[in-house]
Amino acid sequence: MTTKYSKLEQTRLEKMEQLRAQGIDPYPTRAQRTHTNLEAIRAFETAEQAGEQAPVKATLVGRLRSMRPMGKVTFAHIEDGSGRVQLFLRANELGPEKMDLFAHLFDLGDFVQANGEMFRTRTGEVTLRVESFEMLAKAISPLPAAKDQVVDGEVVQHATLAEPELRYRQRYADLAVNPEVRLIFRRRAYAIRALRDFMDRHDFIEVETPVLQPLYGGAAARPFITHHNQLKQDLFLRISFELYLKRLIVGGFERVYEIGRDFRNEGVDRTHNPEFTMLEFYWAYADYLQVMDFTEQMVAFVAEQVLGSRIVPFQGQQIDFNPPWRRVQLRQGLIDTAEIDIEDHPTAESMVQAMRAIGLQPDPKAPRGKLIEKLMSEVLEPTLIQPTFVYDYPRDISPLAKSFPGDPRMVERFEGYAAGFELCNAFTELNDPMDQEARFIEMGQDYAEGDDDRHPLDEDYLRAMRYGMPPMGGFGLGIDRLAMLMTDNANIREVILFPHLRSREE
RNA sequence: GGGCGUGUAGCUCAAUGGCAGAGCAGUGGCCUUUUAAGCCAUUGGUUGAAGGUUCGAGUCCUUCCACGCUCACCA
Repeated sequence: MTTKYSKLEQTRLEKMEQLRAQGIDPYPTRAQRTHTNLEAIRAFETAEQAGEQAPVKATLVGRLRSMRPMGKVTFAHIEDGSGRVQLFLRANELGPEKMDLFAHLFDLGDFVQANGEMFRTRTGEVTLRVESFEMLAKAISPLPAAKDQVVDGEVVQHATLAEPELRYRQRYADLAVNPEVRLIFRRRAYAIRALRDFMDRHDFIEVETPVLQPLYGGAAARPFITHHNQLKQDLFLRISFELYLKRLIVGGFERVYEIGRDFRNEGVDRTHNPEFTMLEFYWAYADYLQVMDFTEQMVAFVAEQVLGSRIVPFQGQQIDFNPPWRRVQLRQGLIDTAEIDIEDHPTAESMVQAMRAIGLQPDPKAPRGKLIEKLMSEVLEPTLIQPTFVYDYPRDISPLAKSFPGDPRMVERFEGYAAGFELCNAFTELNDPMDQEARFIEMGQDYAEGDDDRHPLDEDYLRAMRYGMPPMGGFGLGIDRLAMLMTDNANIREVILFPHLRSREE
């Protein structure tokens, strides 16, 4: 493919040739730097406050983000990872040739290096008085931002890259011109670090289990299928970590967790990306109530680490993650919001009628558990703005969760909600191999031929369980959704660096 | 998959079916403390793609592509 250059790009290519003609390498191999931009400004301010006479000398680097040539004087801003600093170039120091070079062959977006002394301009901005400068990397394509300025240390953009498609497809450009996007991903990183911290402090060991699996399981989702050529074997990308992590508890680890990627071959919308990041943990000798307490502490800790507060602003609301969270039994929650008592509707037929009576359009062929789930997501879920645990679920939608002592129709399970969407899912884990085998078989019947959510029976998992699996609590949390909460974004794509988009012919 | 909407210069956006424009960016020039610098001049378009209606289409119609919102789907 031959690259088609725009007029603007052709101009820059010509400038690059002129640089070469002057013996200037537009892409030198090495850079020098004595301070980050922020460090240089701090160093100057410290010296200034101490009344030191010796000048603060600095060699700084960064991308050219603004230029104001004024004849014999030029002001510019460069930006590095720490922020921006203003450059001041004057013919007195540099001579007319260098001034000309900078004004005509350097462009916005170029990476440059500049050396000089720090000083304060008449308007009070700490600035580098440039004694020499170098090209570090010529930018051929102009960044998609027309102009911006710094006011009181804040970058004000007068025309910014806004088109979502371009922002996601060219995330590098989005990050380069939109500092608030960089902040989103810093916060995401802090959140993940806080989660690791929290797990490590509670003596959990971080492990890694297979992404490529001969069988998939642990969640109800369609998998991606791939193939190993040399082994002539079809493999699945994992849809959860659950079955492998619980094998590790059989092996004698008491507390394990994994942070990694799951892949689900399903619809894409503002809370679903085909690949997404999960935290799962398994905790021997604990139950779902202990996990509930632990979850509140964990999320509160993350909010505090990321935002310095347990009260999180989200889409105009204040979400208060201070423990304890509200706790609502699923049955009671549905009585309160839908005025349907699921105990009154022991069959799928009865559930369908009850749901129709309140104006829903349930799938008449769905099993009872799926209907209850549908009812919940339609009626209860949208009301769960403040953090809430919904607990005690019907057994038939929770094939890996342990039944209630004395009530085999219900299981010890909870889901955590906030801002109207599901954040996490946990249960007391089923550890009875005979019951588990029965559930797998049951599930195979419920999800009859043609149902994409039907799952293969994992014999090896049952074998592991037959060696003896201690009682335990298990937990899964969608880290992308947590990142949405921590960054006040209603769309999952805003918190994934390279979200999946349909491919496009260029 | 359905519905609604969007797609025009590098970016942000205008344009009743009647000459495709503005601001910024770019280019040339003036300007020795500016910060959306200012002033003068100036370049820049396959209007997402392909068809159609019309004397004439950015605008109306059809199909397609991509994106957004929404519904459906989504233990």
